[in-house]
Amino acid sequence: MEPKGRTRMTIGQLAEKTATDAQTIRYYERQGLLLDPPRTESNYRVYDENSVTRLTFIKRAKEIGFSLNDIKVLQGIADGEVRQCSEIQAFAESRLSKIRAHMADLTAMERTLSSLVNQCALSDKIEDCPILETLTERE
Amino acid sequence: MEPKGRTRMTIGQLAEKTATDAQTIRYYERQGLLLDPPRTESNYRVYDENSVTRLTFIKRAKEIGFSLNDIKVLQGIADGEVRQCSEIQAFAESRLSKIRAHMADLTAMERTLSSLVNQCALSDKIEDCPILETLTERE
DNA sequence: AACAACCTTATAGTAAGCTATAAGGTTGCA
DNA sequence: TGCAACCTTATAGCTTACTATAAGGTTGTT
Repeated sequence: MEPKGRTRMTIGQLAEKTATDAQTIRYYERQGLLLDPPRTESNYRVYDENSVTRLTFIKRAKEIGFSLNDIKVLQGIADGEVRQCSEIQAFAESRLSKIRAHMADLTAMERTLSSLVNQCALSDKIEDCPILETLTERE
Repeated sequence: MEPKGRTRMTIGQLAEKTATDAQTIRYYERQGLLLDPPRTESNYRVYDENSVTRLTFIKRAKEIGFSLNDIKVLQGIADGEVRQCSEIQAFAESRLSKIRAHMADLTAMERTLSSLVNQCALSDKIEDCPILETLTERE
């Protein structure tokens, strides 16, 4: 841990440091993902290293496939609203099953579409197009 | 092919027949995915079997992973703006590569998240949670 | 003092694909 | 004739995660 309250940054510096747009940081604040930071006399937001950690947490969680809403829950857990690691595990598992369901959908699409594309090579006449045929045919 | 102009349906009947909401049918019309149908004297839309075919085309294409915008392009092709099946093939291939890219993203997420979830079993203390650790650790 | 480059807020727009609501006209049947 | 169940339009709202714009205040440098 860096010494607390040592670094002081404007929103632009935090944005730079975390490769996030300043607008996005304000947006996360409005959404309750980032605490309202202290302000200078002229009402500028002041951030420190903890803010960098927070924001990095958000970016990592997004990469892993959590939505902003999921991340709020994760933060609640990290901040001690919940005591058991198993609760996070369960939460991550539910997100995992959503990801897997989404993958299954895409796999089915991929299969159908790639097989259609492969059938295309046979003829270049539009009347024989297997893709249009599939889309139009009666069940 | 059914005899043309034989069947006459209201929007509700078309909706029923294609398992689509009537609102959605009007929405597709506004988006240019369905032609403006003829109207009765009292301004009710009148549909026929061609409309069923059109709408079924849209639903199938959606299932295969085309967006509504993609579908407009497909329809342009089907309606004769383009003559070569290879053009549809190329279009389908570009959609296919988007689907595959999306799948690759999800696969990476799935891998990370499932490995984290598997590490969870070791301890139930929140301080040891591998998920929170991963999200918070410095690079 | 001038000026760019920052910061502030509020508000609205984007993408995609609907879904809901209001306020009214029409049809079909008892 | 009454009434439900349809139909019509226009308008606004939903979801997610921003992004843009306007209109203004502050900071730092020359």
